[in-house]
Amino acid sequence: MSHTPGARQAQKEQTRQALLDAGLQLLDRQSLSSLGLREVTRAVGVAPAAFYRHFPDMAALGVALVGEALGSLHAVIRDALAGGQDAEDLIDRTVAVTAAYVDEHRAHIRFIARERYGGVQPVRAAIAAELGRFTDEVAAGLAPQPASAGWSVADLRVLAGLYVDHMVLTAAAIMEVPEDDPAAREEITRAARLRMQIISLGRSHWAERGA
Amino acid sequence: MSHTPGARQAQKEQTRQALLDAGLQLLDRQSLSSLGLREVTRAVGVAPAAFYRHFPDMAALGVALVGEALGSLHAVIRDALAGGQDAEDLIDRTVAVTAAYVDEHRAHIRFIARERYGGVQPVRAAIAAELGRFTDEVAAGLAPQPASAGWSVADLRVLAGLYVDHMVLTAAAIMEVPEDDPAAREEITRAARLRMQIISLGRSHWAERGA
DNA sequence: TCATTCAGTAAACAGCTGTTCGCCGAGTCT
DNA sequence: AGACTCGGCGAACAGCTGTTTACTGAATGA
Repeated sequence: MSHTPGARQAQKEQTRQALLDAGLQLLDRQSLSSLGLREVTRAVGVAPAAFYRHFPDMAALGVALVGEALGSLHAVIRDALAGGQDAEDLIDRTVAVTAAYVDEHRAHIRFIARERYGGVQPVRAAIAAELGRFTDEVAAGLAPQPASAGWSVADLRVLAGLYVDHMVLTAAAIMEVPEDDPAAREEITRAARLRMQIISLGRSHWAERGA
Repeated sequence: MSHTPGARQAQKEQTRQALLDAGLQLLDRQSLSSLGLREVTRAVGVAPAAFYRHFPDMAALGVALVGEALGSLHAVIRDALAGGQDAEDLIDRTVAVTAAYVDEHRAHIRFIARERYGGVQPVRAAIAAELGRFTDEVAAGLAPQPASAGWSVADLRVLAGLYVDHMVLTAAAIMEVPEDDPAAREEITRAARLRMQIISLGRSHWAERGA
């Protein structure tokens, strides 16, 4: 096999991952455009020049982090959409899943929220592309539902985008709440559920909208 | 008068404004956390040390920019809310006003979108505070409308937050579209109007929501 | 008119940055 | 066993960074 790991590639992959981990950790308190190459290699305990064996740029490391952060999310979305038919339950579950995801991937979520409109163009583009893919997925999941009768394909994609943006906003809001303040956190999730209810209500009355 | 400008204070204010302008321009392609003090003073044509006569920090300059960017928005919001009663017209007008505002204050809007979840804590806090104030204003504007019957004060604030977040999202989306692509821009504003319609529809059917 | 205030200066500080270079030595392939 | 690949190293490069210092000179106020 040509792509059997081998001790060689395994070591390389390990260093690469260490660079990603250190970068993500350092991005807790700053944006990607101010993250230094030496800063990252120093945190890993490796020579500055070693960085170039893995990434040509800081931007490239950022793009790799986007993949890490949003790659594992597709399964989550599928689960959220597939579940029971009751709209109220579905909303509760979606918000709960989002909250749990933030807890497990706090640093990644912060990175996405921070760099979505951040100063590094390739990273912004990578995030936009990934979120666009999510929107397509959500739209595809919405289409077969009975509540989608009377919706054009284009309009359904707009609705899906509304859901996706709302999910990102909710994740960012949960992330910003201090961990030791469960009351504030409950307030955030309550608002998130309410927002989803408003949107879903608008969706279900779409057919009867007037002038 | 002790606070009459005087040639002295006028000159100082002028330099301060030049620092803000240069900073904002440089932030077109990077985030605040990577903006250098010398970079800004160089662009203005002033000695590095002069910076400290106006701001203790880059963070302080950032906070001042938040005020600049969002201070002039209150009047716009008031206008948008006050207008005609017809829901459809109100939506069209709101989106149009938002688009126009982006054109006039492109750099400021980019700054807000970029730093809302950016790496500089005091700036994030300033933006959150200002947006919170907007939310209160919108909630207060919504309350007296007939469509707000059956809404609790707390829920109205959540709805207002939804509108505000949606406005910021729309502004950011318009800002990202290239200026020489009116078709893409029309697509964005169409989606923005559609989103507002969904939300408004949900709002007006709030009373009859079920389990 | 004379003393005071203070925005802006020039220079120096130590310390950091990204990038290139040739070299080493362990893992790999034949 | 021998040739080769290639991830990581250490050193050097020019150039940049924020911050402090003592200063100048014009606007100010008595």
